[in-house]
Amino acid sequence: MSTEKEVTIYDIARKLNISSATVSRALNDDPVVSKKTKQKIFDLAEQMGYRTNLFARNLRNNRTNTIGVIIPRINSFFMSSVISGMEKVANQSGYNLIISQSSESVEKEIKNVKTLYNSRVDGLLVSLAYDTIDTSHFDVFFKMRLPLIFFDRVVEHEHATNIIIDNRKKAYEATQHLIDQGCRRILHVTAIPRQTVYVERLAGYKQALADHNIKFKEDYVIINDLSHRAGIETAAIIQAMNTMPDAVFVSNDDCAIGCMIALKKAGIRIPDDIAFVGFNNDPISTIVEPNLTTIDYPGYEMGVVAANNLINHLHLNGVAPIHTTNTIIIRSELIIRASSLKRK
Amino acid sequence: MSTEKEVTIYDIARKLNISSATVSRALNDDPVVSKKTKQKIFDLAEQMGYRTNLFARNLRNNRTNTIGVIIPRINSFFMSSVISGMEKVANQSGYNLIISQSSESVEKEIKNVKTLYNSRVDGLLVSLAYDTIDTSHFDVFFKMRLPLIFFDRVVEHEHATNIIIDNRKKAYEATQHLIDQGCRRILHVTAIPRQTVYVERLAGYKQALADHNIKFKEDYVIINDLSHRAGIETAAIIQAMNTMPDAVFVSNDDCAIGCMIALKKAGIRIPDDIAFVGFNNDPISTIVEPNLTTIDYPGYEMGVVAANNLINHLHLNGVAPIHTTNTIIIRSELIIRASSLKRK
DNA sequence: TTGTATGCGTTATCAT
DNA sequence: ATGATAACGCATACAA
Repeated sequence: MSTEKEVTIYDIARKLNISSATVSRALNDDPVVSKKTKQKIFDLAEQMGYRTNLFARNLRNNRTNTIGVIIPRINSFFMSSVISGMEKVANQSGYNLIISQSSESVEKEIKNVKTLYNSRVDGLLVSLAYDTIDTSHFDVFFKMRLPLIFFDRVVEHEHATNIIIDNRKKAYEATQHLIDQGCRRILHVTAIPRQTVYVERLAGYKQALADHNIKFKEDYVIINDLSHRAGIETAAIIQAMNTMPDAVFVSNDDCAIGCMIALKKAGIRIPDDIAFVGFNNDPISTIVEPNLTTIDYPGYEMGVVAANNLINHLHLNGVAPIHTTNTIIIRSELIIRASSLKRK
Repeated sequence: MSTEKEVTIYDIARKLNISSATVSRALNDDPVVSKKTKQKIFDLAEQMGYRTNLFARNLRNNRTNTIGVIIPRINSFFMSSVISGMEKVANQSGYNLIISQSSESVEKEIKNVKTLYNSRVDGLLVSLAYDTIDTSHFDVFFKMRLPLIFFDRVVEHEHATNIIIDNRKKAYEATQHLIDQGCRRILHVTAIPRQTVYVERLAGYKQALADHNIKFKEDYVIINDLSHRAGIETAAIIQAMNTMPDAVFVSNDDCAIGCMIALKKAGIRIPDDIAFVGFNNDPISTIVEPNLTTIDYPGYEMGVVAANNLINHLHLNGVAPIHTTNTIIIRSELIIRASSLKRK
């Protein structure tokens, strides 16, 4: 096994006594090159271990075939499923993914945008950080007419496409389901309603209450960071209440389960005393006892759709921006399990 | 917000009436350039919205500042933690990560290697697919003296570094712990012992039995793909046995929990009838009831160590191969929880 | 301390 | 169908 020297189209051209231009054309499968020479070129390239120099090509073409991804954090079941879906699509279409985590901080997100911009990615797939409100750091992309797609944590922007689920409707369904089970004192645990997702879920929750003549109570909305730990803390809050709620609708499974387990330890029966509905359909929702009713949030599919959309756009039109604010809604389902089924 | 035109060092040079060489030097912080001109250049670059063209730079330098990652699949807690750790380190050092999934298939893995090779990554971080035995597809990297680090699913190779935990020792500890609890009929559920990880765990299990004068029984080793579903199937196998085992040591938490839940449904008490130990310390291990005793496998740390190691190597020496087969062992712990604690 | 000139490997334009 | 050549933007050897 000896160390090889990098082979260029010139080396191939020289050996075959043809011009580098012909070699280049052949390697790009240009129909103008004769079958015979093409074959010769392919064979020799293979034999010499040629590989295209993407820098040179990109330098010429001004494209990278690389997609930038910015997400809050990769280590949740939902996010890793999203990435998995994106990776599959990108891979199939000859694109690479550069993934960067904002760690839920705008500052980091701004840095990520700069880095990806300097890497000259062809487009961006973004789920916003927890505390991102102003999105002007993405303007460099719009200026250069580079396509940008937001998914999950999105923001309305005239030049970006949003990929989401119908958070309001699903939150409505979740709440209505609890009402159908006879619950009247329904708590909603969610993140600061700054990101649209949480605003929408809160709205759906309120609407369901209103439609069933249940008065909305401000202190029935608990705001935290939706972590497992926050769930445990929420359990303490619940136990300290004068009248305990008879149901809790949490904006993610992790937090819901932290809360459930803590309440169970305190001897509170679920769903009999308090019913639970979560959000995301994380695998843990089928492990906890009782199994958690939740909204299935198909991450893999969302990743596939987001990547497909961006790549289609890149193929159709390498320079035009995404003009109309396009919103794609992914189907999602309320999955009813034991945690919310009151015995009648 | 108007569309901008790409700025080059020539544009800056022209405006300042200096040469492009000086601009290039200044932007690379070459100490030979005077402070004054440097400042002027920085200011103008900033103002004009200059960004280095990485293709041009890479074309000259023949380096990408990109690290390739090949993993079986991203959507497990362990793997996404690994990626998270790698991403953090890479990001800090100005490297990008290109992540590709082999989906547990050698064919896909071979394709991934080719793609990453063509992308001219500076090095590779790899966890092998389930069915990879022959690793000659990595030879292209060794030939080009590109550093390669295996982690988790590794193989001995004279030019690669391996990053692992002491699987044999940890399996030994897990088994011994079960023996200490009074268990004698201990099942081991694992994957085909083709990858070193599984070979080592099996060896540790056997050694622990031998050291405590428990006869090893071939049919106490159950081979499957370690999925949740496989765990459920294993439960059926266990129930069909003449004498049921009094403990099960499973090579991953997912499978262990699938099995536990199925057995519980059948009325078998855990740990009283059968004790359980898993592997990985996936968050679900603290959700299932009883909580699962398991080996903590610190994915985030493993990702950090792997990426750090590769980047250090790249910085120290961009062309030399990793000569000595270096093995780095990450600390890991047996975490004892209720699933394995027999009441005395 | 700065400038000149060249090459990195590819592709596109214009000829032939 | 093929060839000659310029250009992409940068970094460096050499000169001044």
